[in-house]
Amino acid sequence: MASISAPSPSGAPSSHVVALPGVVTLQDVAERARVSVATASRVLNGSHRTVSPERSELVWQAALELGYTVNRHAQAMATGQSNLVGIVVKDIADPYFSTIASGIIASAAKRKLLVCLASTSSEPGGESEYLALMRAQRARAVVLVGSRSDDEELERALTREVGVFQQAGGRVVSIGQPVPGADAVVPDNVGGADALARALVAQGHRHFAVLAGPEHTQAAKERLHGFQAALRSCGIALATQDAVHSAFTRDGGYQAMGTLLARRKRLFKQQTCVFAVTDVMAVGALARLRVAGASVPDDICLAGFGDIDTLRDVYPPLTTVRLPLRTMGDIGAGLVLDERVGTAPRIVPISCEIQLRMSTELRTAG
Amino acid sequence: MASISAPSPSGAPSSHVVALPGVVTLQDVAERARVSVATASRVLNGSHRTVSPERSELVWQAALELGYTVNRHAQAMATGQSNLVGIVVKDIADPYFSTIASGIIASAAKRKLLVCLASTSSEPGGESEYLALMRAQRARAVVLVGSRSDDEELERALTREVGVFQQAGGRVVSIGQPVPGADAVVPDNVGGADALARALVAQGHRHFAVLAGPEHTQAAKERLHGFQAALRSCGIALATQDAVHSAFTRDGGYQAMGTLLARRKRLFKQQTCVFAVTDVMAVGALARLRVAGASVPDDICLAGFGDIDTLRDVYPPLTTVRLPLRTMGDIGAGLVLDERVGTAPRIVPISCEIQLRMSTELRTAG
DNA sequence: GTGAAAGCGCTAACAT
DNA sequence: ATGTTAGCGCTTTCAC
Repeated sequence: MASISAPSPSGAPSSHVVALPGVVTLQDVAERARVSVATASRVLNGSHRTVSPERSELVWQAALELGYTVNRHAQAMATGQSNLVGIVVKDIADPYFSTIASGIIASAAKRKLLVCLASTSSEPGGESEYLALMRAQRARAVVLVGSRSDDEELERALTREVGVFQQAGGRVVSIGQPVPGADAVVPDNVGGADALARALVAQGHRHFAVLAGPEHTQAAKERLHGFQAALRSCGIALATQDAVHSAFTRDGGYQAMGTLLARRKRLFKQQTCVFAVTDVMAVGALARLRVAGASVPDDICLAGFGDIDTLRDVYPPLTTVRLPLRTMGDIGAGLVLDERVGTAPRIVPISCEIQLRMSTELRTAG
Repeated sequence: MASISAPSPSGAPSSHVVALPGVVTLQDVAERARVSVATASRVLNGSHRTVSPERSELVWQAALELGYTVNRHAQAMATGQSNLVGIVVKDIADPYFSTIASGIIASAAKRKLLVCLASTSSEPGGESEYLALMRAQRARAVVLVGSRSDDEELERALTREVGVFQQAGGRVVSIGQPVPGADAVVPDNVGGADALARALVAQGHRHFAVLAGPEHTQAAKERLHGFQAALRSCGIALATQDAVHSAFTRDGGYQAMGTLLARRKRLFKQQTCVFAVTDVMAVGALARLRVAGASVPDDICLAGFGDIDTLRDVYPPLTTVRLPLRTMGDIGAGLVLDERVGTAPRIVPISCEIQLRMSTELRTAG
């Protein structure tokens, strides 16, 4: 076993930067092994070994004894490349994002890369800011997770920042909503919502309402519009007052459901089917309905979007649109971490799968 | 507005490292502003400005026009310090960890630090490995989240690795289970489980079982023992067969509950109260009970530990031991990111709060 | 107030 | 196969 011994303080390098006692450099190792730094570098960190077994052994020995650890910053400087990859999510505590993140992180770990994570609290322009940070870190790639607001100014700024990042040699992928010029993993929000609507109509549902999420967020808009369009093509209209906007959160769902209940007292007897554009919101809505004394699905039906694992055990089980969240993270990471073949941005569409469960079962007496 | 213009390719530095077109260095800025790099550095990144306003303005102008971004690696090399902080969790997709992580991340963001996150998949020795990685990155600090296995060899290795990291100038804090020599944020697992047991007994419960989590994980052991000891002091014994071990996951809870049901058919009529040492496990148990056709709380009662936000809407609402997860992350980050006063490791105990909810309500006919 | 210059620790020509 | 050496981009002493 290696015994870690700090280098003697007397041997401190003569520099304005005070070298911490205990930080061993390649130089130290080379000296101890009586070889050049180049050789030491080749043995310890170099890819192609063209070093004799004996010397190699000597170097390893010295490194172990001294407790050497490479300085990644020095390495990054010398090679012009780092082993960092960035992830930006809206809120890491939201299971939707943490599931996607887990896919990305696993993917990066497999490639021995270090992951930097930012949680923007949905702060607009957060991704641009982080992109700049990661550019300063010379990150290999960054993954932008989540749909953004439709503010044109912000979008322009982001597109530009992405361009600058790429210009500097980095790669960018977005998961959820494409950014011009970058790779993307894009769930079929419109198609999923469309299919959900048709499935519900096929089950016999005729009365609908939507907890539509933030008014200016792309994904929310797509899901609402897909749902609405499908209903329309089935001859069912969705009144404006039947789509309530709110935050993409549990509390957002709770509040929006409250608004809906207040607006439409007749929700109950019609056994209206409420589509929450997010599972997390659906759970909030469920809580609100419980407070109102409404039974799901007997009084009101409820569907979500995402099929989030952590929420798979709520009761009643939620009808929803399944998204392979972890896989999406995986794919996104692969897009920017694997050797690049072409040059044009690649878009990977993700299709959805309808999961009909108890939360939308119609009363047989319906 | 600044227009980002790439430096002319002809001006490429003569080095073996091919400078990407589009990466602007401090040198470039200095030249454009007709000042020395020293001055440019002082203006752009230096702390004490001792630069005349005119020159300062010139430098900013040049930096903006060129689209300059500092190279953090170079900065780290020159100063011997980086702006990185590491976090290690078992599984970022687990809401327990993602909630704690969100606290840490917010805390770090407030201090303009970059967060690197690793998810070890509960792989033993994962924290040691990551600590070494972060040492190579010259990270300021790392936060170790989650309780570990009781493997002595692994613990020794971790303790040593923590020492080496600190020796190199880094700071370490653990959240969940202390590491010798490092700061720690430690929830009162024993006290929480004890209080829970007493509260349940006070409610009238007499028959208990425990979904005890992984046999060799510290937190699981503490919760089991705290619960068991409290029961004992109330004159209630917990048979060995009434504590079932399993993974700390939803599926672990599901399986363990299945085992318990198979072992003890009489669970139902006694209205046994089952304590799952984790909320996530409790939810798995809930699912298993539903499959078995058992009603909670009418047939069997159920309690968890953690009071995880994402699970606050399961039905019936879970009796549990509340832990201020996000705050714990906050505190942990503060411990290692704020200016240090003393030198001895600081332990911050976190007390728990019992939340009695519907899942443990006794039949009135009890 | 400003600039010249010496590194930080490492890698990669290039020479031997 | 091994060593010598010139940087990577930045900060900071030290002299002016």
